[in-house]
Amino acid sequence: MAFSYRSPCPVASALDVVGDRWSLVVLRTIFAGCRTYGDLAGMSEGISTNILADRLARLEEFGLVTKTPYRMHPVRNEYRLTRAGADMLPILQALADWSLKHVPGRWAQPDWFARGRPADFYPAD
Amino acid sequence: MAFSYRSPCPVASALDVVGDRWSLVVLRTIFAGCRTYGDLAGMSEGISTNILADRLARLEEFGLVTKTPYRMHPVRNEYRLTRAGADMLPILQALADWSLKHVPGRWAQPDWFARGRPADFYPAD
DNA sequence: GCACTGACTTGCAATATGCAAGTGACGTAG
DNA sequence: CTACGTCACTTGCATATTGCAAGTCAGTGC
Repeated sequence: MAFSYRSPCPVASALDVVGDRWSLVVLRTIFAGCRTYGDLAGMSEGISTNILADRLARLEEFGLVTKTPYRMHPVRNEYRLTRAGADMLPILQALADWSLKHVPGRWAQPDWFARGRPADFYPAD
Repeated sequence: MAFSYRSPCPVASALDVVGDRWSLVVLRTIFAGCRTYGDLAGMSEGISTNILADRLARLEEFGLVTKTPYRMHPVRNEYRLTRAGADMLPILQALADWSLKHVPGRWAQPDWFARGRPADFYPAD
C-alpha cells in the first residue's frame, strides 16, 4: 500500500507519479478545459472508464487535481488542476515540441497551449 | 505488430513512444554517460535486465538511440543518443524541475544536466 | 412507471512487468 | 587446455496492469 520512490533522482521520481501511458494524457485534457468525468471519458484517444477512474484517483492522491462537487442531487464532480498539476504544463509542452519535431503529421499545438504558463492555470483559490 | 499512434495529438504521440515507467529513466542514464548494457543495468533504480533489453530495442526502433559495436571478439555494444534522443533532454529537464519543486528530498540536478542543451549531446557524425 | 444520462464498478482476458535463473561467446589464471 | 569469470542478453514464470464490455445506481425528463 505504501508508495515509495524508486530513487531520489528527480527524473525517476516524476515518472513514479506520471510515468504511464495515460496520466499525462488525462492532464492534457484537463488543461484543455474538460472538467467532468464524462468530458474526460470522451477524449479522442478513447480511454477506458476503469483506467480513467483509476488515474483520476491517483492524480488526486498525488495532489495534481482536485475533485469537487459542483452540484448535489445528483452529485456531479469537477476535476481541476492544483498548482502542482498546473506545473506539469512545461512537461506537456516539451513532449509536444518533441513530437512536432520528430513525428510527422501531428496536430499543431493551439496557441494557449504552446504559449501558456503554469500560473495561467493555477486555481483561483 | 504494426505500431500506431493513439491520436495525432503531439502529447499523446510522445507518450506512445516513451510513456512508460522506464524508457525515460534509461534515456536519462545514457545522458549521464552510461553507454554499455552493463553500465545501464547497474543504474541505481534497479531495472531488470529483460526490461532493459526490451526498452533499448524499443528506443532503437524509434530512432532515439543507436547500438554500435565498439569492439569485436567478443562483440561489445555501445548505446548512444541520436538527435531525436538528445532532443528528449527538455522533457527530462521539465520532469526534474517539477520534482524539485513538488517532491521533497530529491537530488539536485548536476549542472551539465540543468543547463545542458540537446545540441550538446548530438552525435558527432 | 420507463427509458435515459452521467459517473462509476466489476469481471475477465490480454498484455506488461519483475525476479531469478540460464545461455553462450569470449577472456584470463593456472 | 581446462576451469572460472564476465558481459550481454534470453527464458520461464508469477504477479500486476490494461483494455474491453457489461453492469450498477442515483437521479431526470416525460
